[in-house]
This record gives sequence, C-alpha cells and structure tokens, in this order.
Amino acid sequence: MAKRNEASVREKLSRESIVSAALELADREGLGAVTIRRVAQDHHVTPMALYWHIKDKDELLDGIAERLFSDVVLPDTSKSDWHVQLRESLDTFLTAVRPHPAVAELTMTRMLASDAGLTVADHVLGLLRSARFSEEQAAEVGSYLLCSIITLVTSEPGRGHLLDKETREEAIRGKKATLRALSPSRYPYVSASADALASCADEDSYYARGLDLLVHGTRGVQPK
Amino acid sequence: MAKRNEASVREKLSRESIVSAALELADREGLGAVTIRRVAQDHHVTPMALYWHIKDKDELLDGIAERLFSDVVLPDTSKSDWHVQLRESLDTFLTAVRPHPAVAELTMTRMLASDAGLTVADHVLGLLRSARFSEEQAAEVGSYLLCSIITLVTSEPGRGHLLDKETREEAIRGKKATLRALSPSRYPYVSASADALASCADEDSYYARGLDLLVHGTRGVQPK
DNA sequence: ACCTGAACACCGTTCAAGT
DNA sequence: ACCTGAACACCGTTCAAGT
Repeated sequence: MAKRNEASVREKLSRESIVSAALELADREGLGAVTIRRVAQDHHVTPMALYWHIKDKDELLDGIAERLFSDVVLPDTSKSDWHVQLRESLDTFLTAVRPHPAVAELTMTRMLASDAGLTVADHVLGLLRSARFSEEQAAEVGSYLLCSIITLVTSEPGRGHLLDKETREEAIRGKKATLRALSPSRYPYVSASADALASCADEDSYYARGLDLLVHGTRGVQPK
Repeated sequence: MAKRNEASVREKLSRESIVSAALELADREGLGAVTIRRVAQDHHVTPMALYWHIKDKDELLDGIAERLFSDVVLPDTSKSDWHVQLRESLDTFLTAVRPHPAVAELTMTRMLASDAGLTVADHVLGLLRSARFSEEQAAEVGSYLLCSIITLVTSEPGRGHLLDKETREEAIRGKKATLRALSPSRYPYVSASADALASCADEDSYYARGLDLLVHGTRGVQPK
C-alpha cells in the first residue's frame, strides 16, 4: 500500500463526504478555512462539482450543525427529578459539542432545522413541561439553555479559535501579559484575575460550574 | 438646504466616523453587509483610504464592539445585595446591546480588548468577588455571564438576523408553518411550542426571565 | 498627512457544456 | 447522473504613486 495523504483518502463525492471534509477542516483550521473551494480540493474535484450535492454553502453549514446534533446521545427518561435529568441532557449535548468548538456556533441558529436537532430540542422541552413550564416558557427557556451550552464552549477562556497547540499557548501567554500589564488601580479585579481570564485552569470544573449555573437558574425561574 | 442622502451626510473620514458608518450599516443590513468597500462607499472614498485610519477589518470590528461597551451606563455601587446589583449591571449591558443585535456577537470575544469593555468586566468581577467567588471563579463566571447576555439577544426566538420588518415577519410566518407541520408524535413538545419557538411573544418578559435565570444560577454556584 | 489606481489572491455562484 | 471550464461579481489587502 502506497502512502496516501489525507486528501487522497477521501471517499466518493456525496453530501455526507462533503460535510465530513468540511467538519474536519473546521476542526483543524477553523470555520474561516471552510470554503467551497477548499472542500472541493480535498476531494480532488472542481468547486462546482459540490453544487450537484448541495444547494449552496449555507446548506453545507446546515449539514455540519446536523452532524453535531446527531452525536448527542440523549439519556433515557428516568425517574430522577426533572432538574437532574435536565443536567444530564445538557451534559450530553455539551459532550457532543466540546470536540468541535470551531463549529459550535453553527448549531445556535440551526437547532430546529434538522431531525437530530429537533430531537434534542424536543427532549429538553419535554423536561421543562414536566416542571410546569408553559409551552411558551419552555420554548424560550429551552432554546436559551441549549444556546447557553454553546456559549459555554465558545467563550471558554483561552479559546481564541486558534487551532494548533503552540500558536494557542503563545497567544495565551501574550494575553496574560497584556492583562497583567493593566493598571491595577483602574481595573483591580481584571488584573487580579488576569490568568484565569486568559485561559481556563481546569476545563472540567469550568464546565461543571457552567452546567450547575444553568440548572440552578432554570430552577430559579420555575413557575409556581 | 438641498436634500441630502445618508451617504453625503457622512462627516470627514476618521476612525470614529468609519466605525459609526459600519455600525449603522450593520444595524440596517446585517454584519455580512459590513465590508471595507461598502463603508468606503458611504464616505465617497476608495476602499484603500480606510487603511490610513484602521489597520485592517478586524480593527474595525473591534471598534464596533468598543462602541457597544461604551454605551453601557454602569450603576453606582449601592448597598443592595450583590445579586441585586449584579442583575442591575447585567441589565444595563443588555440595554446597551439590544438595539444592535446584528453586531452583538462581536463583543463576546472582545470584552477585554478595550477600556470600555474592561470597565464593564471589572465591575462584574468586583460584584462576584464581593460574593466570595475566588479570582478564578469570578473570571470564569463573570465572563460567562456577559457572554450569556449576548446569547440572550442573539438567540431570541424570531431574530433571524433579518432586518426589514416585512421580510422578518414573513420569515416568522414561514417558520411557524414549518414547525406546526412537524409530526406531533415524533416531536410533541416542539410542535406544541411551535409559535413560541418561531417568535418571541413578549420580549420584555423573555429578557426578564433570562436575567432571572442567570442571577439565580449565579447564586446557585456561589461558594460556601 | 491623507488619499488614489492598479493589482493580487482570494471568495460563492451561474451557466453552458461535456461524459 | 455527475462533473468541468469559463466567467461574473464580489471580497481584503499591498504597494507605489500622487497631492
């Protein structure tokens, strides 16, 4: 077997293979690198070839978002309290999204545009309805909660959409330096928290606290 | 006085006037319409003229984000409980951002990149420190809270980044129809909440509940 | 100091044409 | 059914040149 580069290993052109290539590209080089022309290159094909399989670039982005949603493995509805189940469900969504921070934002506007996304949304809405939220309240809170999970990922300190490890650490060092150089009299709290603002010391506790905040918050606005 | 169109009314070229033009353009036609070339047109000037006043497009976006932060009027530190003050502070940020939903997302990654943004962040961090959050916890929770305010705006149901009123209402009607057409057996809760998922019935209560959720959530993760 | 003209290396997309 | 070639209307940005 001859050595093959990643491009030549691409399977036959199809909607699925196009989405896969785009997702991998985004994971490696960021969403900005995802270009009709670049994805076509990965398949050794002209840009226009893609248009046989997808309507336009937006449909490609739809496909990526759908991929993330279909990675969510919803827990079985159990006998636990609704807020325990809610935490589990949000956690599984988080687990699906965390490996793909560069494309996470795509899911925010596309939750109701695919079967996979609808399934996740319906599940969360169901839990909220079981906690006496009205149809309207469940809709607003539910979609906000899912978007907030995305925000947790995209706003994680130290995630500057930078991809390769060295560049990222270099950027974090720079950010720390900048923040530490700030006037402690003008920005006492920011300069005191400089390191933590530049990069997340412990990802797991960051995400755990984020989930706790959202679930506690939801309980706080529970009707009745 | 002769009638003048909006373009001819533009003042002399400067960093500030460029940012103003870009912000107005984004408010009218969305962030995608903000282009070096379009902003230059508004000033009756060639695209390259802008590069005398700004380094590149990213600096222009920085300027827009800074504008939003400088619209925030932070409340005086009062004798209220920290969580009451937190709610007030988040609310003033929300008030500053709500008129500019199309550019709200720009502030998420630029909070610590301008004096105005740093001032807001420092204020929130201070409140959290007063509630026994550690430097690290305050950093993570504080920046997440501010980002969550943005998310509240950008994920408001019915905000499809669409600008003119008729097009937007047409889009909402379409969205409602699509969601209502969904199989009630597969997606019982989504179809029951179809209308509320497509558009926000009462913006003020939506935002009030969002703020409540975040403040309750923060209290829920308060140390000790 | 401030702006222009021409050019470069990119985009997404259409449309007629090939097989 | 599936892909190509050429073209169009856009981008951001550089660089030498003008005033």
